[in-house]
Amino acid sequence: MANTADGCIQFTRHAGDVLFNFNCLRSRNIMTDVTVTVNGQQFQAHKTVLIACSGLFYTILTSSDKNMSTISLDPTVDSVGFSALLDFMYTSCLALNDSCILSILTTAIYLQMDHVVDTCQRVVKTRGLHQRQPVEQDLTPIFWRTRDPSPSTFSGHSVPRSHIYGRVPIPQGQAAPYWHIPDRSDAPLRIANLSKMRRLHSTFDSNLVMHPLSSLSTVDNQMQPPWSVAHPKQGRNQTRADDTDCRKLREVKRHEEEEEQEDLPRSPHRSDCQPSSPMESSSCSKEVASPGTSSSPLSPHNRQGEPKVHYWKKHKFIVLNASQEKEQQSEESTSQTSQGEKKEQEDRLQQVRRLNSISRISEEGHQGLDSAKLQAECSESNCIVSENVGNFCKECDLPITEGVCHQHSLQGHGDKPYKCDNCPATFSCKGHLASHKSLHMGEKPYRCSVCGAQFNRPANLKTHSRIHSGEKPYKCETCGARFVQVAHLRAHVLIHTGEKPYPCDVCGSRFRHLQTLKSHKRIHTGEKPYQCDHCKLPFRHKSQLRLHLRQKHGAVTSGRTPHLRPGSALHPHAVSPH
DNA sequence: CGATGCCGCGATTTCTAA
DNA sequence: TTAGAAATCGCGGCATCG
Repeated sequence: MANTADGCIQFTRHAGDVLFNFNCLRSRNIMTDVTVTVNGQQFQAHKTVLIACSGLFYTILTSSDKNMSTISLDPTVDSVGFSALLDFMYTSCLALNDSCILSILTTAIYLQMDHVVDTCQRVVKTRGLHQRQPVEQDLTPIFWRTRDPSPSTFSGHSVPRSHIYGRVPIPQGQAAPYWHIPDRSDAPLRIANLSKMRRLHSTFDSNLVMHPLSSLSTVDNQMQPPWSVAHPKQGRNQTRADDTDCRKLREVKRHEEEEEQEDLPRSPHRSDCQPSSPMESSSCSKEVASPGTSSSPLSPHNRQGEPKVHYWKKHKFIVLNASQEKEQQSEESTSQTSQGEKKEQEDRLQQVRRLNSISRISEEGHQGLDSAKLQAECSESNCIVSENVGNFCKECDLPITEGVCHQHSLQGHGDKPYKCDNCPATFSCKGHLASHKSLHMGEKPYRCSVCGAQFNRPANLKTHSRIHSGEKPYKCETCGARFVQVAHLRAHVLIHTGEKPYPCDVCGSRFRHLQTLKSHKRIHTGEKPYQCDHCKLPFRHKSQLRLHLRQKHGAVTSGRTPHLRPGSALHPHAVSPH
């Protein structure tokens, strides 16, 4: 989840899940409410999905009979292209191989899926396909409808309504087509105009009148939408609306010219119901990779320049599972990125794969390995394994949980011949025993030359020294946060993955940190182990006690270096992230 | 000796009930 | 609106293992 600037909670996986479920419903033909006939082939679909993805379907389905259950597209539309685009609508994935890309492109133009058109056009241009295979169809997305006398029996209802949509002639009485494209040689222009028109459309209030043959022509006579949205006050406010439209159009056009001159990224405006294209998705990834950019959601300053960082860690942009990794790879295949961007993506993928591996290991450790595998692994380390689940260890009385390796290196189990004289601990090698002995002796021979802190292990001193040197070798590729220890990075990554590996066995609540789970469990046990020495008030959490001591008794904080979270105004990230 | 897992601290944020 | 409770998460350190 992520908190947006307006306080809404955004469930980052929700959109994908919904789409996935829609596709499942489609594949099982559940709740599909329209049959699209393309070149004799029939496709079952959901009207809502079609409307959300295609300008043509939007127009057809919002301006026609609600009970319409069959749509027949122009016979020249390629069913292969349509099939690919229909799959895209339900999966966000579009396979653009050379053999079908032009078919997809022409069909996308026909269906008014301009974001797909943009992407296809870029790919076509890159691959030089336009030189070998010129677009052969007249792509004019004009349609008109006729009554199909054949009754529909969809869903058991006799719905005698079906329409055929084609490109044919101008509606009766219409002097010129709503959308006129002179000839096929200007297909790129058509595509560009389609995008412009889309953006123009999305710029306007949804109930504004779009007059393709009047006011629009004052700005650009090719920016003419193939539909008209009725305004409830059309009659009375026509002139005023036209003036407003013209002004807005001029502003939009000027803005576009400025964009073109400055070679800035295009306005993000899209049709109000169309999804982002894969190209857009990748651009999102680019933002992730560059959290310092002003446009990045991870930037400590939002677009309004608010000084307060809005809990940036909750913005999640990577999902560490195979399917999304595959999807990202798919996006890579369709996106034309610079070498630097590709390198960043590869690095990101590499980290995703590495962390996936870590996640799997962690998951197996907590949720249960294959029993035989666990048995084999644990037989070497003399662990008690899953066949004892539900029992308690005879040595330590601790419960044995499924899949959890119950080790007793310090309890004297197993084949560990080196035993500490002062405690029950045993070790598999002499060196470990020596190390162990130096710790119970309290020896800390390794001293920090900066602060004087002493350690029993050189490795621990080395880790400690990073505090002074500022070295943070472990970087989160998602948000750029850096950490001194890799374990900290692993814990941090859970924020982005959404994983909460520690479930409460009482209420089922899940937590990202074991310590949080432990604290939480005190709610169920009623335990309040922390007591104020002054007023004897009990507290469940130590933080509560500390806060209480500070607020009520004027206690000062410990000498420990305060940890300032990135959301804090005092945190350096609040000024300059990472 | 490096890698790793675990523990606990503590500042901060978020939630929730009064 | 406010105060208390609960949760979050960066961080430092310890200990085990190969």
